Amino acid sequence: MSDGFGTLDHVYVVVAGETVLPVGAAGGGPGDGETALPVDDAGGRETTPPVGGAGGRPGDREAGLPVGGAADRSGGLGAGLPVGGPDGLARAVRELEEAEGPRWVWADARETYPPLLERGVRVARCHDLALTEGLLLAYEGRYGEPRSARAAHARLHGLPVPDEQPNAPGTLFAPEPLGAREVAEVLTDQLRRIAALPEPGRFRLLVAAESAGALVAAEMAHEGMPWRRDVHDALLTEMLGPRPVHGMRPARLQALADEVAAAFGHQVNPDSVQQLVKAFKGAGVALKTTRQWELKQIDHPAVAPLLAYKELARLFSAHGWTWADQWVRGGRFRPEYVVGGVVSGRWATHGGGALQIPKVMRRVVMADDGWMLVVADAAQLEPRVLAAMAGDVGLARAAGEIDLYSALAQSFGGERANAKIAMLSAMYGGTSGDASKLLAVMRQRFPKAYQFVEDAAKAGEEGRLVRSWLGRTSPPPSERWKELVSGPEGGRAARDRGRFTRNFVVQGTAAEWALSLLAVLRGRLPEPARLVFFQHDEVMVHCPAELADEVIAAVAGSAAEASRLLFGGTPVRFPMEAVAVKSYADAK
DNA sequence: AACCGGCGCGCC
DNA sequence: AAAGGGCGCGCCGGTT
Repeated sequence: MSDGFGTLDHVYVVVAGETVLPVGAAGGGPGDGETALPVDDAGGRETTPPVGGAGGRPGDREAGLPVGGAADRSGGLGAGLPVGGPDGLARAVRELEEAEGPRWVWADARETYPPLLERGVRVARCHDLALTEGLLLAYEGRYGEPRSARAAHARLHGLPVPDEQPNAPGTLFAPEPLGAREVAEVLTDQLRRIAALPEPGRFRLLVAAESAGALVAAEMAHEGMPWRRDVHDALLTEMLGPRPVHGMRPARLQALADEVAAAFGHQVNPDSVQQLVKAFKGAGVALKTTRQWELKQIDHPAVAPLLAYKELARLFSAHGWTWADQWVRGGRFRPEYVVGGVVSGRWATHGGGALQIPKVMRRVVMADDGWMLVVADAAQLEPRVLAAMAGDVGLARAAGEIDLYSALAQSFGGERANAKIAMLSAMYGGTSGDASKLLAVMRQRFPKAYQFVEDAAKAGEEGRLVRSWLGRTSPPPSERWKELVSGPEGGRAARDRGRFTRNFVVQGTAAEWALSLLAVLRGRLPEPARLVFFQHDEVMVHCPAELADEVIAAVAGSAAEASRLLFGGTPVRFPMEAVAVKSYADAK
């Protein structure tokens, strides 16, 4: 109950956005009907017991979803509860939520939840059929097949599978919403497929966390991140000059463009790579690209104004006045989050560029009067995740410290920087500079961690799938890759994919930890605190000032709980220090 | 006019 | 010295 994922008592299916259907008591308290999850019984995937072993039954405390309860009863569906439109639905959901706290089952939270939020209704947990179907399809090596509940239902019955886009061009009619029986059938099928997995407990945790993510994403889009347009405008004006009329460059940008032109002695569009390369060539400077680091090596009077131009031009085009007109309303920035939008399980955004807000803009994010922003990010999350997954005792010991890299330094000639390069190279597949030398040290000192990512890389190079700790599965290699890998450039293609799969297992598990943290934290926040931002390993909560301490404590507790949910009794620590600030810029 | 790949750079 | 994972997005410039 208190673990944030909750115990399932009842399942309610929301059908067609306006019917609530009790599917019946699913039964089962925590662990009920759940056998112990054999962590080292990998059943087709290579895993290692969590470091420390004791209590290490990932997912076993999650008690998130029924194994067969709802499924068994779905054949005996009662009549739906017609609730009469969105207002009636909101009323019904609110009442049932308060009375019973069920897990809501719906085809797609993106469609069902926002209308509820608009009517002030929030729910504690759900099972999102589309997200779950996506996870299952990927696990089954069927990545990319349509994952909507309707598509899942069609596959179940051998019917033509509809396109992913319900209103794709050429589609004359939106499909009929799924009925209660259909939704229940898809749920039953998914629960059956999950139960048949080698690690059902882990996957249930993944499904519960992913579904909770869908709730958080909708809530954050509804709430919005505080964004002071007056501060934003002042910042832009300070850096660029006053807002220009449409289609014009701001004064400061134009002045820099003129400086670049003067340095070359003729007009050059500083936004055009081709023109720049040509202009530098005319000045006797050979360039392959116009990237910052390459420009910085060059001694030419155009370089300084060009670099300044590039920095400001990006600010102007990506987060300038036009951007604010589009994305900021009522003092809130409302991006569209895409849960699981990255194959590794990280979130993406669609529009708004919420995950690329320049650091210089953070001062624009300010708490309302009397409120604070609690900002927290997980320190060195990926190496810690690797230590826990691999069960590498030495690395886990270092990961018991607040600064993991400092703790590793003695293994790398006392150099913290070298420890960091070694870890990053292991996780990203780096080869340049000192990487190979440092990796050799890593192989010797932390053999299990080293072997863990090497195995993942090897799987990728051979075209096999890899999975995160909870079972999120990499996409299979493309047909194009298979052709390429047997050709003359095959080695390159294989290594490229090896780097991808090497990173996938770490990034994917880090995303699972962060998602679990988010889900737990969401359930522990005191009213009226609200999650307003989430960026891979960082969260932001907007709350009344007097609740800040409570929120900070909730963050720390949630981080510990997320670690326990994923890795049981691992000695690896996952520090997540939260600070309360008025402005995002004041965090760290 | 619309589309698209390449580039460059913002974030983690 | 300038590489090694994941993204989104705006701009350029060539193609349809």
